[in-house]
Amino acid sequence: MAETGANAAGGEGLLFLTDEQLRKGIEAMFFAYRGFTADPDRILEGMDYGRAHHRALHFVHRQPGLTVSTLLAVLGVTKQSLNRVLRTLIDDGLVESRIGRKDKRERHLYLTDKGGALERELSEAQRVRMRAAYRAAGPQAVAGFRQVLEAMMDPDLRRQYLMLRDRA
Amino acid sequence: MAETGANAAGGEGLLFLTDEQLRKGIEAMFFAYRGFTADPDRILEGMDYGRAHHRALHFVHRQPGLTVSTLLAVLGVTKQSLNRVLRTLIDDGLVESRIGRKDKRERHLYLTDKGGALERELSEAQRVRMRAAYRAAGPQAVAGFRQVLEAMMDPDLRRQYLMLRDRA
DNA sequence: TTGGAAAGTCAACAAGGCTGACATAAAATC
DNA sequence: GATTTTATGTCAGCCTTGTTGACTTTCCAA
Repeated sequence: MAETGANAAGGEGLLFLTDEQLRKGIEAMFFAYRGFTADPDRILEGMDYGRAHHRALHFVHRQPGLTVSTLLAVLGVTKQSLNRVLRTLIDDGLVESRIGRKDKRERHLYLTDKGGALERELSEAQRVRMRAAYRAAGPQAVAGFRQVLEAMMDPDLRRQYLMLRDRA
Repeated sequence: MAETGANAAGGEGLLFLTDEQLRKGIEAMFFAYRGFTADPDRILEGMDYGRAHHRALHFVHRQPGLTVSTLLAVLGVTKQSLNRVLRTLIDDGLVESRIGRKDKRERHLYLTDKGGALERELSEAQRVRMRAAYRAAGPQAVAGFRQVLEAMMDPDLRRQYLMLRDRA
């Protein structure tokens, strides 16, 4: 294990931020994200679905009954882009779309049993990797991991994330 | 700040890995990666370049003179896909492609002054965000951040990453 | 000298972004 | 109550960037 730089600077609480240190973080994000998505991608290839479907399933699972516009905001894509993905999920019977009772313009989204099954398969694959990484790095590292990631988010996205994070 | 779970389990060194904890990590990765790419993307939109061009510039900068096939392996895309990107960068005078002296089949890639300038602009935007996140999270967190990310990579990618990480 | 690796090209296609135009429901305004 | 405005969702088409497959050229090395 090479020196981490952050600690090498010696100052507890004082961050020695060379461009080198930052660059390592940037490259770590790049390579790690590929690993992060690799397992679900592997499962989905062959099915007619992709990463976009996975994301939709994930957040519908997380927040059953959410409206399309809420999902839109969370995913940060256009409604047209989401629609294509959602369309296939609904047509294939993975997601159910119910018209709102109060406001009939809204569509509330739910996973069907079939949709729930796929979501579980995908997220379990992702959790296996995440669990292994957490175990390898240890609890202290895990806390730091999340802190840095949260600090890296755009403010709007962080709001979204925190709302979900501390729900229920 | 909500409990982190890792520590909440109490066991120093014993990780209490609920699916909840893992899910938070997964969502943090998702939202953080959007922030991570947001600034360079913003700079690139309007130019005729995209994220793929940024990645190519980054690694050519990191390892001047690398061959196309090395870049291919690092980026993890097909040569046809890379070629399109590289083509425009070369044609626009951002990247120089020199035929290998020993092995004339190889093309060694270098940034031109112009290419270096764009690379600097992009990476500086990314560093600004990373620097802010590091500062906000603190040195302990930074070390943990990198540890978890490294543990999350596919073994092949981790090799690539470590070679770059500890270079020069 | 011949086999195979490296590089590049062309063509076709897929996923998943995007914008623009439009339909409909609900809400707001006249 | 009728009409305009806004919110929401859909359809059509384009762009980037990934993919495969087929093929050529160059040139190292057995």
